[in-house]
Amino acid sequence: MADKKMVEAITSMEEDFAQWYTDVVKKADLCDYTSVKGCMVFKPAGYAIWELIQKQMDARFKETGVENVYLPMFIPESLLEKEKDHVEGFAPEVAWVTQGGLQPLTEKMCVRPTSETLFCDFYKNEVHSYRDLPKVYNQWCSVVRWEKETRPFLRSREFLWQEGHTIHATAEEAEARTIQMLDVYADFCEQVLAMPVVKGRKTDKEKFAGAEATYTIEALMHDGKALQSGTSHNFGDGFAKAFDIQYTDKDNTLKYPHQTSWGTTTRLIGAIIMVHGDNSGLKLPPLVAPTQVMIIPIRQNADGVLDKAYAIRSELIEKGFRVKVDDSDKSPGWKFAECEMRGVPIRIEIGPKDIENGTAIIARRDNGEKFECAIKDLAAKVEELIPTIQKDMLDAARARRDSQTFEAKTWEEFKKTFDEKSGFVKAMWCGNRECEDKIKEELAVTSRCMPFKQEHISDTCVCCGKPAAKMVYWGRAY
RNA sequence: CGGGGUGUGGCUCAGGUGGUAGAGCGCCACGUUAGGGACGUGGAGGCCGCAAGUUCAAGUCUUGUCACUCCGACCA
Repeated sequence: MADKKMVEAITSMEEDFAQWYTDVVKKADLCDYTSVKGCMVFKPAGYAIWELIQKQMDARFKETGVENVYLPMFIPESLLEKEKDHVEGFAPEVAWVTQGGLQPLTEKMCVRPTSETLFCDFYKNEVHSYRDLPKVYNQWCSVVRWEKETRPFLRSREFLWQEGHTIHATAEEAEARTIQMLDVYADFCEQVLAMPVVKGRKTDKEKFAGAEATYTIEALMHDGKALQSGTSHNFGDGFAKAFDIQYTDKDNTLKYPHQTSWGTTTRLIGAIIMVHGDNSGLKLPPLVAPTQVMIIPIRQNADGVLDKAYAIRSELIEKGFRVKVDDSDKSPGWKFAECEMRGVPIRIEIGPKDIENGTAIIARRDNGEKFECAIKDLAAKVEELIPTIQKDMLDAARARRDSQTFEAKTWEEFKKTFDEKSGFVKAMWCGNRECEDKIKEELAVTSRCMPFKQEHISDTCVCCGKPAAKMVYWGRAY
């Protein structure tokens, strides 16, 4: 009976992964649709996850010397058009403002799809001497891209993100910063989101509009599809030249500075859902769980039960955990299910019998384990469990990712793997765009990245058979 | 932007051949319950996505439009 109701609530991921995702988003109460297509309400449960991501990522940024700024949301058309590749990449998906109040504007402005051009316009006035460099800025904001197809967290027309924009005296320094921020992202994903990622470089076909090099972290979702989870770009001096940004160096000559940008978005929430979730709902890594421990009183009207629950809550909050007591008048079974759908890492059940025995029940969301614990030891147990769960979730996600990562030496093997399986396929590539195009056309597969950790799978390109240049992670992507 | 599907109380849906709207769940009140989505009684809630058209009459037929959703293309 209970099982039947659960099945009705959340479609199983084996049956229909897309529907499962939508069901989890709804049942975990993360967001809601609005009257504007592709724009969503972040409900408290969803926004709180974003706040935890922001807080912890921002702290990591600042350890590397990043300073936060805020630039306008409007970009005049003339500014957007200054860098040719950039405008070509973004023009098809920008939203335009053509009227101010009752008057038409003399120049239309787009709502930022990304802020490279605004930062360039700003740096032009800010940077004159080698003494002004580097600038290592970041902003937390939202951007707008008029997507045709939208999905909660994965692709919306307005989304929240952070965009770092830095400017340096030398190419070496810019490249070092580009890689440094990619490392920050990868480390954040693994340590905070318990999500393993592959670090690597994008092929020219997949790189950012206007970039010299794009680096990416690629994660694998439960259904074997890849999700680009963060990118870091090295622009070289291309933007500086387009925007005429120059500085006087120590040797008293004018030089073009080198720039980078790097971003992660609320898509990370989608990644958390699809990396960790199961058929009971969301599974949150403790470090980004708005509620880490939910205490569920059993027979809460019985003498002393609620008081005990509140006392445990106080003790755990004192220790620094995010804790709630579900003292609503729902039945315990309902509260258990609700707790699971919302992904709360630890559940504590306490009722009259427990209180009599001086114990409580602890249930782990990540692996379903349920065991008894003395009430006096609860705080210590939770303190031990939070990092354990965090680590176990990363291990489990890594094991699953590895089990969905394959190798292919020949075209037949490559095609067969994608026909029969879903995941990353490591295969060699000659470096030619034609092979990349052919692979995409015939298998609907794209190059995810050329990983930093190169392996030698074979001597020849998996597509054309010519000598191989790089090992590439291939996959179907979100 | 191309192809498919769906729009009827908050949610899931029922409403042959046109005749003025229903159920379950949820919600509210009261009571009984309580260790894996409890139960009883009573109650509130709908210009049937929107706009034209056909008709004495449209949830139902026609056209358009918008939204959601799935599959592609594009993208974080």
